Amino acid sequence: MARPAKFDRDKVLDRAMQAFWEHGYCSTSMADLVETTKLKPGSLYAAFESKQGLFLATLDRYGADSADKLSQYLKNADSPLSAIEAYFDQLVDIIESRSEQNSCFLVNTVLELSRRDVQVREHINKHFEELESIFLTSLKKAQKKGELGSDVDCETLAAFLMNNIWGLRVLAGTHPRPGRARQVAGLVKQVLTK
Amino acid sequence: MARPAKFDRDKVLDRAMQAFWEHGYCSTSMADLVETTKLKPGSLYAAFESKQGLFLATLDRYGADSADKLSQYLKNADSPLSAIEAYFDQLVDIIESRSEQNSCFLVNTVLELSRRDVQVREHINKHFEELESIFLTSLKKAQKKGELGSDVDCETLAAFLMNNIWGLRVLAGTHPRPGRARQVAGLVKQVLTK
DNA sequence: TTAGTTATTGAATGATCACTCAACAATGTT
DNA sequence: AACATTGTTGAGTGATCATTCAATAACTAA
Repeated sequence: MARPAKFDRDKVLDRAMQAFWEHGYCSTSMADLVETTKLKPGSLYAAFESKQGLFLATLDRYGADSADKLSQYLKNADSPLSAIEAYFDQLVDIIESRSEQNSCFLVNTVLELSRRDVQVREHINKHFEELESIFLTSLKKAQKKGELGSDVDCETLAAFLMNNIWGLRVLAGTHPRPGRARQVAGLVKQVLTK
Repeated sequence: MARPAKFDRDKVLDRAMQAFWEHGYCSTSMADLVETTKLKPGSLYAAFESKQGLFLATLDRYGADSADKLSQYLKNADSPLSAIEAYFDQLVDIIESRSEQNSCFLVNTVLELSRRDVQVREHINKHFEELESIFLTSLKKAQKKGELGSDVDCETLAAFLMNNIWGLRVLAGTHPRPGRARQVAGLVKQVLTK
């Protein structure tokens, strides 16, 4: 055997994720990452291969976390539809709170890198598909319970929900006037339940 | 008087815009810009002050172009509502064509820089507000003509349209399966005309 | 022609970039 | 205690970054 690693991999990933999330891939330097993770360059490279490798690892961590949170929101809800509404409500709360961290790491990354980097795109798309399939499951459940008409196309509706979440994440980046995110989400919920 | 500038400012702006649009702000180096604009560093700095100054100039050019195009689409339409539908149709065509340039320079920039840079944010928001107000004018016209119920809140509807355009631009970055953009836009149009 | 003004040129600047590596430290095995 | 293996350290690498500037060129006004 050999010397065991001293650092906590999850804690390092969290700190690196925070940095990438806040500043983006290009604007986060290895020097920044060395500072926030408290690991020296050598250890960072030994553990994650490259800046890109570390980045992909943080992307996957964020994606898994997001899917977990969404699942928690939607599973075992008596009314699948109002659970989805509740999810949008808390998303709106985050955006309206104007906190520093109201963006989505995945959406940010799509537009910074996915358009040009195949590897990043594959990781991102996997996570988006997972989130969408969680919505889809709830929508189908809602349809079975009669909350949704049998004429409704759940796949299209799930894609529509994702589209508006993405839109709201872009909106957050514009620092919109108070109430606007709620206004938009209200109309989305109306489409869902009308 | 003195020596007149030899280069065509608009052509230089167009080429720089192309570079920033395709690669983003951070990933476009001054060396790249020197190559694409055919201007030497000194001339570039004399004309635009800094990389950031050149960037803001290209942003404004793109924003003005976008507003012009949208205006052309919507003005003098017999049916304001179907003109908006037609605008979404051509947006879908661009995205489904999978061309290299199916992203929106403004949306890309919101997520790369607007969250952190006040100056960029102000420029972007100005252009978004202009686009939204063009939609709003058409929606109000539609309401006057009876295409839209008098109970509809045009402001909310305009914000909703912007939200879904942003969503579609994010979608484009994921390289979605054929037909998906049209599917989402179809539901948006349904909301508009239901 | 000459003087005054501004545009163009491109090599050079110091800073920062992602990344490497040789020396050393800490562990389990024998 | 000696060895093999792997983690840690941090100064150092060449490349590239945005930016500058002194020299030169091209124009107008007088």
